[in-house]
Amino acid sequence: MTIAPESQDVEFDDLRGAFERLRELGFRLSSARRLVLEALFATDVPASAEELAERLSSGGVRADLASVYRNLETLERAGLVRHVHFGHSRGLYALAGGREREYLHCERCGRVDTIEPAELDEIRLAIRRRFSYEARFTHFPIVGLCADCRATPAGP
Amino acid sequence: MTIAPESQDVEFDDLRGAFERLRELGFRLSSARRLVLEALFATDVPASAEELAERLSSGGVRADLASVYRNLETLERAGLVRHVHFGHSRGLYALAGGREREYLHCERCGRVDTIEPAELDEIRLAIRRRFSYEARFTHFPIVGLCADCRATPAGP
DNA sequence: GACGCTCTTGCGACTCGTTCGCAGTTGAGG
DNA sequence: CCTCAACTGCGAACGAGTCGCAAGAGCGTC
Repeated sequence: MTIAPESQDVEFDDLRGAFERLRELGFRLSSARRLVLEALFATDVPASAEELAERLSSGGVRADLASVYRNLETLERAGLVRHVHFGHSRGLYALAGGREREYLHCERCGRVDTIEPAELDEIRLAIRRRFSYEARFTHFPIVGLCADCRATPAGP
Repeated sequence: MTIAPESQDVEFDDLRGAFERLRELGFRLSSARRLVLEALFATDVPASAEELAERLSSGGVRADLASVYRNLETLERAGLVRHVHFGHSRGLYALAGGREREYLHCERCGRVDTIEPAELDEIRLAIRRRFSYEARFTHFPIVGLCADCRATPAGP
């Protein structure tokens, strides 16, 4: 994975701002595109391309999966959207910019904790000090065992 | 992703130990299996299933890709092997146990730094304190920008 | 409000990494 | 050295994601 050309951190706080950003970059605001963005603004839970396609169809808009993928790619390049991977699951899409979140994922029970980036600043600082890396847990979560699972001895 | 039944951290420090562990669990030591393990012991760089299959073939052992995958799965279940993902690349396999490493990955330039688990203890502790998670950067690396890339303004 | 350039879409075919089913082979305990 | 479950090669299948193409639709212009 490499960061796409335009995706230097953009700030935007609402749908309107996102639309504007698209315009600035010369992308059109097709109805599919608009609805994908609306769907993402409507929730804090990352969604798969397939789920998004279904939401569009059930909203009355024809939405081919390939087009949804193309739109998500465009939105990522515009810095409005990004995607995460949990375990071996397919990519899940969420908002970027001011609405960006980071994640903790328990590899035993599957639990996902969604975190405000600021809450990770202390850890980010420790990583920067030690390894000179500026870490982001947006594409891959922090993976480990949650408190409950650590308390439990072993088990399948 | 969930941890497979048998994979509670096993310790083993050499090939012989790994073979023994397989035996204990009732797995056979086929020549393909032996060679996959030998190949992994011979390097510190994670390898793809395809690379491993090639190494076997060029070592004179017929090695079907499907079988290599099956063997890698077995070895993972035995706690001898694990796999990592960098960006969107296919899975790369490496030794677990005493030979386990963790990773930092620069999302801009692609650089990978391999880390002794002990070097991450401070960060692990910070994460445990704050979120009660025991983190491991073995399946997903810590992703971010390396020092060089942070110094460089932007650009593809 | 029609025009047209270009971006976007639907569709179907395709790729890639990985998994499965099956019939034949092989390792290792007895 | 026999037996039988564990293992193998092969080919077909899988799911996520991508691509090429011809048709459709934003949006700036007239």
